[in-house]
Amino acid sequence: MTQRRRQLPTSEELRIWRDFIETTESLRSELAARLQSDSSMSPGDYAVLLALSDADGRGLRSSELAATIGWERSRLSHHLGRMERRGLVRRENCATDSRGAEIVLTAEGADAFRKASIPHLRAIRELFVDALSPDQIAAAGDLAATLRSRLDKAREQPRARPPRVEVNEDS
Amino acid sequence: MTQRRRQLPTSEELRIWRDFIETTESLRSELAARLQSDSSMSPGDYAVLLALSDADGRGLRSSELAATIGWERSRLSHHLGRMERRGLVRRENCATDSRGAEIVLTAEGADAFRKASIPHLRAIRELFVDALSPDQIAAAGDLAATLRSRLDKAREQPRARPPRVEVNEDS
DNA sequence: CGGAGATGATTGACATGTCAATTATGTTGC
DNA sequence: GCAACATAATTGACATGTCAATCATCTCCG
Repeated sequence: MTQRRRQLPTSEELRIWRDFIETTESLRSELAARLQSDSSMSPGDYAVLLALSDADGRGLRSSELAATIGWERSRLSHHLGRMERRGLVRRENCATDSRGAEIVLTAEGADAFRKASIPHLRAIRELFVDALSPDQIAAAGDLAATLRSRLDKAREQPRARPPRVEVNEDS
Repeated sequence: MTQRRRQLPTSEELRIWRDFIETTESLRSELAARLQSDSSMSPGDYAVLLALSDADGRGLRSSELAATIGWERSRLSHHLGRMERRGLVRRENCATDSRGAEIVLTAEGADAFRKASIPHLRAIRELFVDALSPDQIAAAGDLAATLRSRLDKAREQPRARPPRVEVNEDS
């Protein structure tokens, strides 16, 4: 009988997958908890403040900012609303396109980022850099690149038929 | 002058860190989107259904379930509320401890899990297992184990002084 | 027994994320 | 000019996550 190519992971592969994805999730959540308790900000806040700090003075259009940190615009919009309420950023009207918004760091936002940055980088060092050997760091970079390239490929070629899960309005 | 041990990542280490964490995040979110579009469920739903399916018939105490999938109980409680509304699980009173809840799979929940499982495993194969060489898979397992062990160590020894970020009620 | 504290689970308040719809303004071609 | 379409950004509705507080029951020990 014709043997189809195996389509499902072996149990060993699955075990590694679960370890991998759960561990990276724990890592993220530990970093987030530390950022919150050390600096009263979320990883999202940090990402926004970092991008704006790098833009140095000039501020960024909302879409540029979204592209820089890889967020959907609606997510960014909601997040900026919260950050603005806390006084970390300001939205100004864009001179060259009146639809646009120019996002700028407030003095308070710049200060909060400066204070958050060192402890955050130290935590990354403790939980990632120092935990791994140089070879392991290299392996992490290699994995990231490989997985990223597969993800990009998968997104270029959207998958065929969304296997129909029957919404069944009443049929 | 005394030279302290370097405490911050180098820029190369930081680049790898960002690639790594952003890629794992993309991977998670792509899997979540596929699970949603293929099977109308979230990764959380899947985790709960998987644990209950493995428990096979008997159902699980809410805390056992929480421990199995590594969630806080409050998170699980909220999630079970949503799943119960959708008819995927049922909460029954526990015979031996009237404080407790016994979580059981409904027929609908078991069915939904069966239908979701194959496409989900296929996606894991496509985006993770097939993307990587055997060596890379092994490296992923190794990384996960190493990082996990560091995380566990860090949580055993809670960090000293939460570096005080001045809440300043009015002082 | 019976009350103090531990344990199981839920709840409420709120931050964060996604999706689809909306608003406002720009751009293009007739 | 202006209708049709594209683009920038926001909004609303709702799912998900965290934290602290609460409620009910159990356990233990005087």
